[in-house]
Amino acid sequence: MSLFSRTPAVSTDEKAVDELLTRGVATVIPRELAVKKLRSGERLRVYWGIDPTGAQIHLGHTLSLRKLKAFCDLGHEVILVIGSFTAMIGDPTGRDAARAPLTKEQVEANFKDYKRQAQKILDFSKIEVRKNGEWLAPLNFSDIVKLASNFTVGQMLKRDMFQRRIEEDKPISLHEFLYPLMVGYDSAVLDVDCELGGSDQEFNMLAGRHLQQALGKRDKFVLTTKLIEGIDGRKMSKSFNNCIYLDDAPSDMYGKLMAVKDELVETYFECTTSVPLLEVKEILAGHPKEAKMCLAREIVTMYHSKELAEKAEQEWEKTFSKGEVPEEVLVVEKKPEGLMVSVVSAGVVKSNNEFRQLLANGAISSVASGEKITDSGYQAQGEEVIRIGKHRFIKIK
RNA sequence: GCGUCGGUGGUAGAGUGGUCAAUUACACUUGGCUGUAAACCAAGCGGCUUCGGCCUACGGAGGUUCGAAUCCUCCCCGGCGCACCA
Repeated sequence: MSLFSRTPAVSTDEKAVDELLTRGVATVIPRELAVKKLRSGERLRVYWGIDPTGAQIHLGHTLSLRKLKAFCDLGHEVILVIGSFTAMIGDPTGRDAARAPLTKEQVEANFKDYKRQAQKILDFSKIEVRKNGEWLAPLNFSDIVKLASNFTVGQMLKRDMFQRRIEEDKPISLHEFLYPLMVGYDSAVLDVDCELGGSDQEFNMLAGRHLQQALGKRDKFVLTTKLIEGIDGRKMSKSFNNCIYLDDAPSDMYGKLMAVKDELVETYFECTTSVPLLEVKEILAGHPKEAKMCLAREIVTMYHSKELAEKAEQEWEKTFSKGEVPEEVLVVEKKPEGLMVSVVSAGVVKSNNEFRQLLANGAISSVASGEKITDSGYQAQGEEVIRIGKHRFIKIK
């Protein structure tokens, strides 16, 4: 690296490039183009788009984020595009429910929150942030017609998601065809060398590649990251409650990671950590529980700290392995009507009925005496720690 | 526009006048087992309850009936077919 050089040096290290194009990667289209560009020493423009929907970042999202960081680290130019305009349509990713349009303020607030979370991975001072409303909003109808003329209905319908919806007799709104068009236009305007996304975005990104070629721009390559499963092995989804969020408290994060299915531990190591793959092999050769603890420690350290990871591990062993009371316990105000009212009004248990069922199941007990509580009118004795189920502890005060 | 089929609990999807707070599966909660789990077995899974029941729910609004998720009318939403297409 020259001291006088203004542009940062770009690394073309073979190993680094190889890892960039393989680890946690689903596909690279076309691969030869990617290798050629990355080995050329030129500083590439890399595009990454997000929807400012205010979602919490989970481990599945970190694949692209970490990949983006890797491009950054090699010295490439990374552009993050906020789909401020696209948010009005919503990506037709399966659900039939149309997404409610977001206001400018919501987009801003959501991005701020996104940035707060993503900062744990990406250094925002090193990347460029743009909003696609910049170039999409000024388009008029005839511009859009011209753009649309680059695609055929057949091409659009090829998208597997549309195929599925047709087979299931589910509606497809016309505007959903416009989404790949808009996303594609983003990359054409920015004239990028590479676009990154989850493999669910492959269609949209290829539409961008097609459009870029049609408009006489650069020949870009598309890199899709793997889709990792949730901790239970099913598709990561909020409704399955099987996601690990960057915002999760260390103890939650650790606990969730320990609940990851054994078969997924290797994938998690590969896709969500930087532990060298050779080392991963060694770790996996040991006891599955130890391997998982290692994974949990690694990830909690990444998003919190080494100290907090160790603490979370100790807490976890205490409450789960040994069944002891954790250090920090939720405090619930004592009500004269009894334990049931205290617990339900604090939202710990949803309803009186649910509380009664828990009683009937023998899930509620007093920690001090170890006795099960069976009376629905039970009142705590002074300041008492109560256990609900396996790992919910509350202190009645 | 016409015709036709459909809209049921967190989801899928039964039920087509009383035996329906609604079969079943998945999800979820809890108990058992275990390496935390998973798998497996068992119980629960609208709200309130003095545990007898009571109340609110099957797209929405009315109606028929002693009685409606179920029948009728209108409305809203969707699928499919047909028609229209300067």
